[in-house]
Amino acid sequence: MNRTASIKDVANHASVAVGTVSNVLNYPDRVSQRTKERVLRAIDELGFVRNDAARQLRAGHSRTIGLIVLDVGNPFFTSVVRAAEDAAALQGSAVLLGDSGHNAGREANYIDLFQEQRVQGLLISPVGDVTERLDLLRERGVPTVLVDRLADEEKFSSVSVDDDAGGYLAARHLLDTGRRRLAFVGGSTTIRQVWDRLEGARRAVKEEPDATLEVLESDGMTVLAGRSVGNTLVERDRADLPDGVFCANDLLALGIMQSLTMTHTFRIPEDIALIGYDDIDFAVSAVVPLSSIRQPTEALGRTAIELLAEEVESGHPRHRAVIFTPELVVRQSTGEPDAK
Amino acid sequence: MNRTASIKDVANHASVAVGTVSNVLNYPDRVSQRTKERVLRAIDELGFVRNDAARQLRAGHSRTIGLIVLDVGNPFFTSVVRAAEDAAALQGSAVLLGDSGHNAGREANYIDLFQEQRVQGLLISPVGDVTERLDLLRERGVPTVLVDRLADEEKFSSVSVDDDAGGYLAARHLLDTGRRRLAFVGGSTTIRQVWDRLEGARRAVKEEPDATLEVLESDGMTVLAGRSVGNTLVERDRADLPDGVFCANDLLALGIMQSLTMTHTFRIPEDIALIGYDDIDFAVSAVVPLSSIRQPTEALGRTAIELLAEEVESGHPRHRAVIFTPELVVRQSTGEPDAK
DNA sequence: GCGAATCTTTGAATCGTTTCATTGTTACGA
DNA sequence: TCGTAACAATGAAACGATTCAAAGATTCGC
Repeated sequence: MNRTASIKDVANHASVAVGTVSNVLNYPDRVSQRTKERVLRAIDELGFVRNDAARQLRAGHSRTIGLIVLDVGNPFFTSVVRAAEDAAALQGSAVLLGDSGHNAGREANYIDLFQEQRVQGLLISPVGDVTERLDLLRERGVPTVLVDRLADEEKFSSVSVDDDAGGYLAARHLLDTGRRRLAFVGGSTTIRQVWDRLEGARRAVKEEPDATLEVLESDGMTVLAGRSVGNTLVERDRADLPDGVFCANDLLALGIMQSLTMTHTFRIPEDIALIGYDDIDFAVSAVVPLSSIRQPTEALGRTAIELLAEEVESGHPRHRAVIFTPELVVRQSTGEPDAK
Repeated sequence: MNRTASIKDVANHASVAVGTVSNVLNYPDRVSQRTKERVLRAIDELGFVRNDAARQLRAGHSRTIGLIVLDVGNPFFTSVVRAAEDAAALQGSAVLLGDSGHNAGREANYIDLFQEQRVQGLLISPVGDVTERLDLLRERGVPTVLVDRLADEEKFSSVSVDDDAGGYLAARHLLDTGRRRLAFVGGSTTIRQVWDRLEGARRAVKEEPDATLEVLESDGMTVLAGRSVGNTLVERDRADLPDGVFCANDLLALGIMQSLTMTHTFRIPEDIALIGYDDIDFAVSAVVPLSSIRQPTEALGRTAIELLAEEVESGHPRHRAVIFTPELVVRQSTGEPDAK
């Protein structure tokens, strides 16, 4: 055997017309029991597998959805991807996954590839601004949903998470557990997410007249950056020390935790409460389990698929922007300070 | 505009034959400058995008390669995927990624899907044993390369990493830096990888007449499992303590490090040297930067694509099993013990 | 036993590309 | 000026599935 069998081969082998084979595959009820069995046997004997390209050509569209993320290695996206795949599977579609790696060139390649594949639609968490290429897509009628990025509802549907609300949630939690001298640690506040989280925190702090918020810029958002911030804290006078620290992500928080626990100068959470953002796997297994803000990644992925389906089915591009609120996860690192 | 333009529309718009448009796309040299410009303008004006389904139907095969991994969230696979994508892009193919999540059902779905897509070939890190379905694939002539799993060369090509060598490397390093009472920490040794790493370690220890190797089973391979192993170590008499601990993965090692640094009873690396496996991102930013064994994931992904290309091009299924040797990464957690 | 209604099966047309034998055009040397 | 070689452009056929109008078979009531 050299070539893979076609529907025609199956038809010959079972002595029926090609239309009948197609019916067995797509509308089994239209076919009599006898012929159905004969055809199925032929399919089995020849090892026939449908050629999706031919199907798709006839149908005019594919059964796949394109998904382009900034970084598959990032647990946030990994989780979104998984949820999207599951949701797509439920409606009989498959997901083609592309990883742009924050690189506009790779992103463009995937967009082109997916267009050639005639995907039903595209989910994308775009590199930088919404580009010309994306606008082109829209004009060409490829339904597109932006992921983790709020979009002009005139142009795109989108799913995103309210970072301001997340920042509020974190700061409010520190305040609610009695802390008053808060600090925010983040990389450059020119990153929109960081800025929004800080704004949310500021909003919460304003609600308490006796509370203050200090901003500590870090050099990046890594564990090591966190550690060096932590080291400057350790040097301070106790009176000058914040009693609640909110980090723009968990890595920073873990770094700070390292320097505090290494030196044994201050205790977590008694002297300093610590809360991060993202709730990565490591948060729960830190030396002191880390409180964090969890983003509803599964809901993001699932909803993105649903919004896409809406657009595909309606045909009329009525866009929606769905914004999710993140969730507070309390662990030991922000335990009650009076539980000393 | 409702329908996307076809090559025929372009031909009309540019007043040429469809064959000419095709030539512009595929063999630009065969077309005169004048017509080429006219056609390209038409393509631009109509927003024409090739229909890959039709191409593929005509060509008989696609330009995509299927890749099924056990877990996209696992940094090991993430890295393999990235390398495979890059290598595939170099030869003009795209990678369709599937995540089986260690689930045989999902794996089967992806195998079927990819067959319908007529992928050029399949890279797969299979769930459990090499299944019937995989054998079927082979019989149907779909070139297949197993990833991270040694295969019978009669049947499949494969790329894998020599875990025995990795275990040897780790133990040898501990011995070379003067440790003599080694311990191996791993989850169930029924996992092949764990068993091989242990065997490699045993081989190294046998080379030193005065060295011993103790095996500590952990309940899983997580940070928390490591911490509970660490806690039992802390309880021991100093005389009874291993002076070099080799963990079957980095998570275990980080857990042990946590319990040792929390109690401050023993110092790393002076009292106990610690080495992990996988060299995850967190290894470098641990409280004491963790020595580890790094697996050549990029090489795995790249080579898998190359082996596949070999099979596709030759047509003759001559299989090869490529085995990589992992690499020792020395950090502070195994620093010289005499550097006290 | 007959006609109508229902159920099965048929096969040509179609989707959009690539291929390739054929036809048309141009350039050049004799 | 003519013949030929090199170059350009043409358009029908093919890929493999689905669709659908039409033909053929079966069932049923009377």
